[in-house]
Amino acid sequence: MTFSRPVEDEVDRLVAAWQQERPDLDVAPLEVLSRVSRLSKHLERERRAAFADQGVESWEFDVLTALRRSGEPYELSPGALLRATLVTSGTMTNRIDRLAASGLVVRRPDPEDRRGVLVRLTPAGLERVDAAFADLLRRERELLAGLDEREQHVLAGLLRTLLVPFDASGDAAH
Amino acid sequence: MTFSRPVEDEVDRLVAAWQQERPDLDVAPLEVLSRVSRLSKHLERERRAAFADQGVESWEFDVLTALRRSGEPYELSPGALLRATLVTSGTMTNRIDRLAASGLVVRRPDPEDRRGVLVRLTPAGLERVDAAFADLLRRERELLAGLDEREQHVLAGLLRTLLVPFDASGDAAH
DNA sequence: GAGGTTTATCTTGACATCAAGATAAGCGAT
DNA sequence: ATCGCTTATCTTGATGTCAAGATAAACCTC
Repeated sequence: MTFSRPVEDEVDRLVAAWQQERPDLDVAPLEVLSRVSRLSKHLERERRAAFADQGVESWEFDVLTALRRSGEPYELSPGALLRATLVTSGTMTNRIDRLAASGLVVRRPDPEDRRGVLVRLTPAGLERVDAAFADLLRRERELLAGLDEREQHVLAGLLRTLLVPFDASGDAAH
Repeated sequence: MTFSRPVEDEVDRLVAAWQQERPDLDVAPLEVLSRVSRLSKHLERERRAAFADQGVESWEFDVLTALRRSGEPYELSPGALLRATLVTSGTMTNRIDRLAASGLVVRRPDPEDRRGVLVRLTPAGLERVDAAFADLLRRERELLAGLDEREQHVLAGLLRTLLVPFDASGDAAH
């Protein structure tokens, strides 16, 4: 049996409220999915604030890291970038425009496909992203301090199970 | 011990790429937090599409459910609503304006505090939210089908641990 | 090799969100 | 009672995002 839980979060209160109001419904799915959504909102806010201190925008970072981890020559197509960042094509065009304007990436025609374009990190972009990424890892590690290594591994595994159906089927927005 | 993992998600590939490019960094935090962010984006997209079929907007739903689960008389202040939905005050003002325009809520001055306002669900709003909520639960249950009850419980508990620091301190945006 | 389909990117217009500040009322200590 | 601080909501202006469609090239089948 379970003893009294010492700490509650907002979702515990939310679920209790629903049980009061709609005892006919099983709101168990909220225990997981509301927490995912709410945690993500908090993370996004943290990220935004932390990057702002450093003169990087959150959306810039998403694009630059995708290029960075692709390895030399740090070059991807817009299509690959939008799949990596889960945004729509119009958003990606806009992001690339602004990154190019600030000199962090350059665009060039794909020599192998005249429909296509390749986006490449500049040296300035490489420097910017490496600094920001190290900083992000530091801050994220703190957010996870409440879980030991084994717990983090379990958590990652359970989340993967939920994520696989999305990542497997190519249902990304175009 | 763990045997070979049969399926990978995008985050597995992302982590492998980082290990290749930056073997000096420990990117373990991404295993959890990137999955949270990505899963949330997928969920948001699902929600948006599913609600669109039904003539409800995702942001409307957030506000209406907060009112619904507060119980009779389905009335909260804008401040309580923005804490429940994790949006800023400007956003909430805008949302209430639009919900009031479509007759799903009404605004009235708080009789106990002349700075304040109370937002109440109308009968039309109540009907709308009850239908949409039942539908949401159906769809969310499917997304969780890959986990058994015990796994869902473990997952919820681990997420709660990460969420508590955010929900405890009143660091919500104003 | 022509026609139709698919893929890749960009354009457009509407819109929701945020940060910062304005307004106004309550509260608390002297 | 008044001054300053806090709380509650709304306003403003900038901006990032999305959905839908336009454009253009590649591919594939007959």
